[in-house]
Amino acid sequence: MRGGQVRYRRADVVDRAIGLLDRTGLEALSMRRLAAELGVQPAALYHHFADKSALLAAVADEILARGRRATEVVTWEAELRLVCVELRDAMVARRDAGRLIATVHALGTGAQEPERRMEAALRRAGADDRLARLGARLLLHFVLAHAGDPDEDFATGLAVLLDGLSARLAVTVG
Amino acid sequence: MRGGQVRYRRADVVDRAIGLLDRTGLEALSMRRLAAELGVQPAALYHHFADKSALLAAVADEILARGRRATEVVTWEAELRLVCVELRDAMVARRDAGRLIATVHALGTGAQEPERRMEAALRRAGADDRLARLGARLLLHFVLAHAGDPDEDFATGLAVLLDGLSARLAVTVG
DNA sequence: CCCTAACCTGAACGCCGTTCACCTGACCAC
DNA sequence: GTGGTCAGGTGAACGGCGTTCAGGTTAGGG
Repeated sequence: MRGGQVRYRRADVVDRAIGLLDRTGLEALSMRRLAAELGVQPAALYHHFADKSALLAAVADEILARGRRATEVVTWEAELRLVCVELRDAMVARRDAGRLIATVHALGTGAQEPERRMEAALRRAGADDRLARLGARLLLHFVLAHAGDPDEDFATGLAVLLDGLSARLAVTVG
Repeated sequence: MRGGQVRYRRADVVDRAIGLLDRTGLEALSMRRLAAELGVQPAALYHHFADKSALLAAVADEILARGRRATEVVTWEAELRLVCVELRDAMVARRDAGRLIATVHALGTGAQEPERRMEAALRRAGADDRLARLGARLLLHFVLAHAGDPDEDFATGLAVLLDGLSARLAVTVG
Protein backbone atom coordinates (compact mmCIF):
# COMPACT_ATOMS: atom_id res chain seq x y z
CA MET A 1 0.00 0.00 0.00
CA ARG A 2 0.89 3.68 -0.25
CA GLY A 3 2.32 3.42 -3.77
CA GLY A 4 4.54 6.48 -3.59
CA GLN A 5 6.42 4.86 -0.69
CA VAL A 6 7.13 8.13 1.12
CA ARG A 7 9.09 7.50 4.27
CA TYR A 8 9.32 9.90 7.09
CA ARG A 9 11.82 10.93 9.68
CA ARG A 10 11.08 12.25 13.12
CA ALA A 11 11.32 15.88 12.06
CA ASP A 12 8.86 15.32 9.19
CA VAL A 13 6.35 13.82 11.57
CA VAL A 14 6.70 16.73 13.98
CA ASP A 15 6.24 19.15 11.12
CA ARG A 16 3.06 17.51 9.91
CA ALA A 17 1.79 17.33 13.47
CA ILE A 18 2.19 21.08 13.75
CA GLY A 19 0.26 21.51 10.51
CA LEU A 20 -2.50 19.26 11.80
CA LEU A 21 -2.58 21.16 15.07
CA ASP A 22 -2.94 24.45 13.21
CA ARG A 23 -5.76 23.19 11.06
CA THR A 24 -7.77 21.06 13.46
CA GLY A 25 -6.76 21.86 17.03
CA LEU A 26 -5.37 19.91 19.94
CA GLU A 27 -8.34 17.56 20.42
CA ALA A 28 -7.91 16.29 16.87
CA LEU A 29 -4.20 15.69 17.30
CA SER A 30 -4.50 11.97 17.94
CA MET A 31 -2.02 9.31 16.93
CA ARG A 32 -4.58 7.86 14.56
CA ARG A 33 -5.41 11.13 12.88
CA LEU A 34 -1.79 12.09 12.54
CA ALA A 35 -1.07 8.70 11.00
CA ALA A 36 -3.93 9.22 8.56
CA GLU A 37 -2.58 12.67 7.73
CA LEU A 38 0.74 11.05 6.83
CA GLY A 39 -0.92 8.18 4.97
CA VAL A 40 0.53 5.66 7.36
CA GLN A 41 -0.64 3.13 9.93
CA PRO A 42 -0.88 4.39 13.53
CA ALA A 43 1.70 1.85 14.63
CA ALA A 44 4.28 3.46 12.36
CA LEU A 45 4.42 6.48 14.64
CA TYR A 46 5.82 4.34 17.41
CA HIS A 47 8.98 4.05 15.41
CA HIS A 48 9.63 7.74 15.95
CA PHE A 49 8.14 8.31 19.40
CA ALA A 50 7.92 6.09 22.44
CA ASP A 51 4.36 7.23 23.09
CA LYS A 52 2.00 10.10 22.54
CA SER A 53 3.45 12.26 25.26
CA ALA A 54 6.87 12.07 23.59
CA LEU A 55 5.26 13.22 20.35
CA LEU A 56 3.55 16.12 22.07
CA ALA A 57 6.80 17.08 23.79
CA ALA A 58 8.63 17.13 20.47
CA VAL A 59 5.91 19.25 18.91
CA ALA A 60 5.93 21.71 21.80
CA ASP A 61 9.71 21.98 21.78
CA GLU A 62 9.71 22.61 18.05
CA ILE A 63 7.11 25.36 18.41
CA LEU A 64 9.18 26.90 21.17
CA ALA A 65 12.39 26.67 19.14
CA ARG A 66 10.73 28.39 16.18
CA GLY A 67 9.70 31.19 18.48
CA ARG A 68 13.19 31.94 19.73
CA ARG A 69 14.45 35.43 18.95
CA ALA A 70 18.06 36.33 18.26
CA THR A 71 18.31 39.09 20.82
CA GLU A 72 21.22 40.28 22.88
CA VAL A 73 20.30 40.86 26.45
CA VAL A 74 22.27 42.49 29.20
CA THR A 75 20.43 42.77 32.51
CA TRP A 76 18.96 39.74 34.25
CA GLU A 77 15.59 41.46 34.35
CA ALA A 78 15.60 41.97 30.61
CA GLU A 79 16.51 38.31 30.17
CA LEU A 80 13.59 37.23 32.34
CA ARG A 81 11.24 39.50 30.44
CA LEU A 82 12.50 38.18 27.12
CA VAL A 83 11.97 34.56 28.07
CA CYS A 84 8.46 35.31 29.29
CA VAL A 85 7.54 37.26 26.19
CA GLU A 86 9.00 34.67 23.83
CA LEU A 87 7.06 31.97 25.64
CA ARG A 88 3.88 33.96 25.61
CA ASP A 89 4.22 34.77 21.92
CA ALA A 90 4.77 31.13 21.09
CA MET A 91 1.68 30.17 23.09
CA VAL A 92 -0.49 32.74 21.42
CA ALA A 93 0.87 32.57 17.89
CA ARG A 94 -0.80 29.37 16.76
CA ARG A 95 -3.95 27.49 17.55
CA ASP A 96 -3.93 25.59 20.85
CA ALA A 97 -0.21 26.06 21.30
CA GLY A 98 -0.86 27.41 24.77
CA ARG A 99 -2.75 24.36 25.92
CA LEU A 100 -0.21 22.10 24.25
CA ILE A 101 2.76 23.70 25.97
CA ALA A 102 1.01 23.76 29.33
CA THR A 103 0.08 20.09 28.91
CA VAL A 104 3.58 19.07 27.93
CA HIS A 105 5.07 20.97 30.82
CA ALA A 106 2.61 19.34 33.21
CA LEU A 107 3.58 15.92 31.86
CA GLY A 108 7.20 16.82 32.50
CA THR A 109 8.29 15.49 29.12
CA GLY A 110 9.29 18.73 27.45
CA ALA A 111 8.98 22.51 27.22
CA GLN A 112 11.48 22.91 30.00
CA GLU A 113 13.97 25.26 28.39
CA PRO A 114 12.24 28.52 29.39
CA GLU A 115 12.31 27.49 33.04
CA ARG A 116 16.00 26.59 32.81
CA ARG A 117 16.85 29.90 31.19
CA MET A 118 15.01 31.87 33.83
CA GLU A 119 16.56 29.90 36.64
CA ALA A 120 20.01 30.61 35.22
CA ALA A 121 19.23 34.31 34.84
CA LEU A 122 18.11 34.50 38.45
CA ARG A 123 21.27 32.78 39.59
CA ARG A 124 23.32 35.23 37.61
CA ALA A 125 21.39 37.95 39.42
CA GLY A 126 22.65 36.58 42.71
CA ALA A 127 19.71 34.46 43.83
CA ASP A 128 20.42 31.39 45.90
CA ASP A 129 19.29 27.95 44.72
CA ARG A 130 15.92 28.09 46.33
CA LEU A 131 14.96 31.56 45.17
CA ALA A 132 16.23 30.88 41.64
CA ARG A 133 14.15 27.74 41.34
CA LEU A 134 11.09 29.27 42.93
CA GLY A 135 11.29 32.45 40.89
CA ALA A 136 11.64 30.52 37.65
CA ARG A 137 8.63 28.37 38.46
CA LEU A 138 6.64 31.40 39.54
CA LEU A 139 7.31 33.23 36.30
CA LEU A 140 6.80 30.16 34.18
CA HIS A 141 3.47 29.25 35.68
CA PHE A 142 2.39 32.85 35.43
CA VAL A 143 3.00 32.82 31.69
CA LEU A 144 1.41 29.38 31.24
CA ALA A 145 -1.74 30.61 32.95
CA HIS A 146 -1.91 34.18 31.65
CA ALA A 147 -0.58 33.99 28.11
CA GLY A 148 -4.09 34.60 26.80
CA ASP A 149 -4.69 37.70 28.91
CA PRO A 150 -4.81 41.17 27.36
CA ASP A 151 -1.41 42.85 27.04
CA GLU A 152 -2.10 45.22 29.90
CA ASP A 153 -2.99 42.46 32.33
CA PHE A 154 -0.03 40.37 31.27
CA ALA A 155 2.28 43.33 31.78
CA THR A 156 0.84 44.11 35.19
CA GLY A 157 1.07 40.53 36.37
CA LEU A 158 4.63 40.23 35.15
CA ALA A 159 5.54 43.49 36.88
CA VAL A 160 4.05 42.25 40.15
CA LEU A 161 6.25 39.17 40.01
CA LEU A 162 9.40 40.95 38.94
CA ASP A 163 8.95 43.58 41.63
CA GLY A 164 8.52 40.97 44.30
CA LEU A 165 11.45 38.92 43.09
CA SER A 166 13.86 41.80 42.86
CA ALA A 167 12.90 42.87 46.38
CA ARG A 168 13.79 39.40 47.66
CA LEU A 169 16.89 39.36 45.54
CA ALA A 170 18.09 42.58 47.14
CA VAL A 171 17.62 41.04 50.58
CA THR A 172 19.51 37.87 49.70
CA VAL A 173 22.35 39.67 47.99
CA GLY A 174 22.52 42.19 50.75
CA MET B 1 -30.30 -7.59 38.33
CA ARG B 2 -28.82 -6.04 41.47
CA GLY B 3 -31.25 -7.69 43.89
CA GLY B 4 -31.00 -5.14 46.65
CA GLN B 5 -32.32 -2.44 44.30
CA VAL B 6 -30.21 0.32 45.79
CA ARG B 7 -30.96 3.60 44.13
CA TYR B 8 -28.69 6.56 44.24
CA ARG B 9 -29.04 10.28 44.26
CA ARG B 10 -26.58 12.78 42.91
CA ALA B 11 -24.91 13.36 46.26
CA ASP B 12 -24.42 9.60 46.78
CA VAL B 13 -22.70 9.33 43.45
CA VAL B 14 -20.41 12.26 44.23
CA ASP B 15 -19.57 10.68 47.56
CA ARG B 16 -18.62 7.36 46.03
CA ALA B 17 -16.65 9.13 43.35
CA ILE B 18 -14.59 10.81 46.06
CA GLY B 19 -13.99 7.42 47.66
CA LEU B 20 -12.90 5.96 44.35
CA LEU B 21 -10.62 8.93 43.75
CA ASP B 22 -8.99 8.43 47.14
CA ARG B 23 -8.40 4.74 46.58
CA THR B 24 -7.41 4.61 42.92
CA GLY B 25 -6.50 8.09 41.70
CA LEU B 26 -7.71 10.41 39.00
CA GLU B 27 -6.79 8.23 36.03
CA ALA B 28 -9.02 5.46 37.36
CA LEU B 29 -11.96 7.79 37.90
CA SER B 30 -13.77 6.86 34.70
CA MET B 31 -17.50 6.74 34.18
CA ARG B 32 -17.28 3.00 33.72
CA ARG B 33 -15.26 2.34 36.84
CA LEU B 34 -17.46 4.59 38.92
CA ALA B 35 -20.52 2.77 37.62
CA ALA B 36 -18.94 -0.55 38.51
CA GLU B 37 -18.13 0.78 41.98
CA LEU B 38 -21.82 1.58 42.42
CA GLY B 39 -22.93 -1.73 40.90
CA VAL B 40 -24.70 0.05 38.10
CA GLN B 41 -24.50 0.39 34.32
CA PRO B 42 -22.42 3.29 33.01
CA ALA B 43 -25.46 4.80 31.34
CA ALA B 44 -27.13 5.23 34.72
CA LEU B 45 -24.67 7.97 35.62
CA TYR B 46 -26.07 10.13 32.86
CA HIS B 47 -29.22 10.45 34.90
CA HIS B 48 -27.27 12.47 37.44
CA PHE B 49 -24.72 14.28 35.31
CA ALA B 50 -24.88 15.64 31.80
CA ASP B 51 -21.40 14.37 31.09
CA LYS B 52 -18.11 13.51 32.72
CA SER B 53 -16.99 17.08 33.15
CA ALA B 54 -20.16 17.83 35.14
CA LEU B 55 -19.35 14.88 37.38
CA LEU B 56 -15.80 16.08 37.91
CA ALA B 57 -17.03 19.58 38.65
CA ALA B 58 -19.43 18.27 41.28
CA VAL B 59 -16.68 16.20 42.88
CA ALA B 60 -14.26 19.13 42.93
CA ASP B 61 -16.88 21.47 44.39
CA GLU B 62 -17.72 18.96 47.09
CA ILE B 63 -14.06 18.55 48.01
CA LEU B 64 -13.74 22.32 48.18
CA ALA B 65 -16.88 22.67 50.28
CA ARG B 66 -15.63 20.07 52.75
CA GLY B 67 -12.43 22.05 53.09
CA ARG B 68 -14.12 25.30 54.05
CA ARG B 69 -13.21 26.61 57.48
CA ALA B 70 -15.56 28.57 59.73
CA THR B 71 -13.22 31.45 60.29
CA GLU B 72 -13.95 35.10 60.90
CA VAL B 73 -11.74 37.36 58.91
CA VAL B 74 -11.31 41.08 59.12
CA THR B 75 -8.72 42.48 56.75
CA TRP B 76 -8.87 41.88 53.02
CA GLU B 77 -5.35 40.52 53.10
CA ALA B 78 -6.30 37.96 55.71
CA GLU B 79 -9.28 36.98 53.58
CA LEU B 80 -7.07 36.46 50.53
CA ARG B 81 -4.62 34.43 52.56
CA LEU B 82 -7.43 32.32 53.98
CA VAL B 83 -8.89 31.50 50.58
CA CYS B 84 -5.48 30.55 49.24
CA VAL B 85 -4.68 28.38 52.22
CA GLU B 86 -8.07 26.67 52.19
CA LEU B 87 -7.68 25.96 48.52
CA ARG B 88 -4.16 24.68 48.94
CA ASP B 89 -5.15 22.45 51.83
CA ALA B 90 -8.02 20.98 49.84
CA MET B 91 -5.67 20.29 46.94
CA VAL B 92 -3.10 18.61 49.10
CA ALA B 93 -5.37 16.78 51.52
CA ARG B 94 -6.44 13.92 49.29
CA ARG B 95 -5.01 12.01 46.43
CA ASP B 96 -5.05 13.79 43.07
CA ALA B 97 -7.35 16.51 44.39
CA GLY B 98 -4.91 19.09 43.08
CA ARG B 99 -4.98 17.81 39.54
CA LEU B 100 -8.74 17.36 39.73
CA ILE B 101 -9.37 20.93 40.85
CA ALA B 102 -6.96 22.36 38.31
CA THR B 103 -8.62 20.31 35.56
CA VAL B 104 -12.11 21.35 36.57
CA HIS B 105 -11.10 24.96 36.73
CA ALA B 106 -9.51 24.72 33.30
CA LEU B 107 -12.71 23.19 31.93
CA GLY B 108 -14.59 26.12 33.40
CA THR B 109 -17.30 23.87 34.79
CA GLY B 110 -16.65 24.30 38.49
CA ALA B 111 -14.22 25.18 41.28
CA GLN B 112 -14.88 28.85 40.74
CA GLU B 113 -15.81 29.91 44.23
CA PRO B 114 -12.28 30.67 45.45
CA GLU B 115 -11.73 33.04 42.56
CA ARG B 116 -15.04 34.79 43.25
CA ARG B 117 -14.22 35.18 46.91
CA MET B 118 -10.83 36.67 46.20
CA GLU B 119 -12.21 39.01 43.59
CA ALA B 120 -14.78 40.26 46.09
CA ALA B 121 -12.13 40.71 48.76
CA LEU B 122 -10.00 42.76 46.40
CA ARG B 123 -12.97 44.91 45.48
CA ARG B 124 -13.65 45.49 49.14
CA ALA B 125 -10.03 46.53 49.42
CA GLY B 126 -10.68 49.26 46.90
CA ALA B 127 -9.42 47.65 43.71
CA ASP B 128 -11.09 48.59 40.46
CA ASP B 129 -12.69 45.90 38.28
CA ARG B 130 -9.61 45.15 36.30
CA LEU B 131 -7.24 44.84 39.22
CA ALA B 132 -9.73 42.79 41.23
CA ARG B 133 -10.17 40.31 38.41
CA LEU B 134 -6.50 40.17 37.58
CA GLY B 135 -5.44 39.82 41.20
CA ALA B 136 -7.90 37.01 41.81
CA ARG B 137 -6.72 35.12 38.76
CA LEU B 138 -3.10 35.71 39.69
CA LEU B 139 -3.57 34.32 43.18
CA LEU B 140 -5.75 31.45 42.02
CA HIS B 141 -3.35 30.26 39.36
CA PHE B 142 -0.50 30.62 41.79
CA VAL B 143 -2.20 28.23 44.17
CA LEU B 144 -3.24 25.83 41.41
CA ALA B 145 0.36 25.62 40.26
CA HIS B 146 2.18 25.70 43.59
CA ALA B 147 -0.08 23.85 46.00
CA GLY B 148 2.41 21.00 46.09
CA ASP B 149 5.42 23.19 46.90
CA PRO B 150 7.07 23.10 50.33
CA ASP B 151 5.47 25.44 52.86
CA GLU B 152 8.34 27.89 52.69
CA ASP B 153 8.15 28.26 48.92
CA PHE B 154 4.40 28.57 48.98
CA ALA B 155 4.65 31.28 51.61
CA THR B 156 7.29 33.18 49.69
CA GLY B 157 5.38 33.03 46.43
CA LEU B 158 2.20 34.16 48.12
CA ALA B 159 4.04 37.02 49.78
CA VAL B 160 5.47 38.13 46.43
CA LEU B 161 2.00 38.34 44.97
CA LEU B 162 0.39 40.02 47.96
CA ASP B 163 3.19 42.58 48.14
CA GLY B 164 2.82 43.42 44.50
CA LEU B 165 -0.94 43.62 44.68
CA SER B 166 -1.06 45.84 47.73
CA ALA B 167 1.45 48.18 46.10
CA ARG B 168 -0.86 48.53 43.07
CA LEU B 169 -3.85 48.82 45.35
CA ALA B 170 -2.25 51.74 47.11
CA VAL B 171 -1.67 53.45 43.78
CA THR B 172 -5.24 52.92 42.64
CA VAL B 173 -6.82 53.94 45.91
CA GLY B 174 -4.49 56.87 46.28
C1' DC C 1 25.10 -8.13 -4.29
C1' DC C 2 23.74 -8.86 0.14
C1' DC C 3 22.77 -7.40 4.80
C1' DT C 4 21.30 -4.52 8.15
C1' DA C 5 18.65 -1.19 10.06
C1' DA C 6 15.01 1.96 9.50
C1' DC C 7 10.45 2.21 8.41
C1' DC C 8 6.03 0.44 7.84
C1' DT C 9 1.76 -3.03 7.69
C1' DG C 10 -2.41 -5.32 9.43
C1' DA C 11 -4.71 -6.83 12.98
C1' DA C 12 -5.85 -6.98 17.31
C1' DC C 13 -6.48 -5.67 22.65
C1' DG C 14 -8.63 -3.22 26.10
C1' DC C 15 -9.95 0.91 27.38
C1' DC C 16 -12.88 5.23 27.00
C1' DG C 17 -17.35 8.65 26.87
C1' DT C 18 -21.81 8.65 25.22
C1' DT C 19 -26.54 7.42 23.16
C1' DC C 20 -30.79 4.96 22.73
C1' DA C 21 -35.00 2.39 23.42
C1' DC C 22 -36.88 0.28 26.94
C1' DC C 23 -37.98 -1.34 31.82
C1' DT C 24 -39.13 -0.80 37.05
C1' DG C 25 -40.67 0.69 41.21
C1' DA C 26 -41.97 4.44 44.43
C1' DC C 27 -45.04 8.01 45.36
C1' DC C 28 -49.10 10.90 44.92
C1' DA C 29 -53.67 12.67 43.37
C1' DC C 30 -57.97 11.14 42.78
C1' DG D 1 -57.25 1.16 45.58
C1' DT D 2 -55.81 2.58 41.12
C1' DG D 3 -53.57 4.96 37.55
C1' DG D 4 -50.05 8.21 36.10
C1' DT D 5 -45.73 10.28 36.47
C1' DC D 6 -41.08 10.29 36.75
C1' DA D 7 -36.53 9.48 38.80
C1' DG D 8 -33.45 5.89 38.32
C1' DG D 9 -31.66 1.87 35.94
C1' DT D 10 -30.83 -1.81 31.96
C1' DG D 11 -28.42 -3.78 27.99
C1' DA D 12 -26.42 -3.12 23.95
C1' DA D 13 -24.27 -0.69 20.83
C1' DC D 14 -21.24 3.24 18.36
C1' DG D 15 -17.13 5.36 17.37
C1' DG D 16 -12.97 6.75 19.15
C1' DC D 17 -8.67 6.30 21.65
C1' DG D 18 -3.43 4.69 22.80
C1' DT D 19 -0.76 0.86 22.31
C1' DT D 20 1.41 -3.84 21.05
C1' DC D 21 3.16 -7.37 18.10
C1' DA D 22 4.82 -10.41 14.53
C1' DG D 23 6.12 -9.86 10.29
C1' DG D 24 6.94 -7.39 5.67
C1' DT D 25 9.58 -4.03 2.65
C1' DT D 26 13.07 -0.97 1.10
C1' DA D 27 17.23 2.09 0.96
C1' DG D 28 22.11 2.40 1.42
C1' DG D 29 26.74 1.07 2.99
C1' DG D 30 30.30 -2.91 2.98
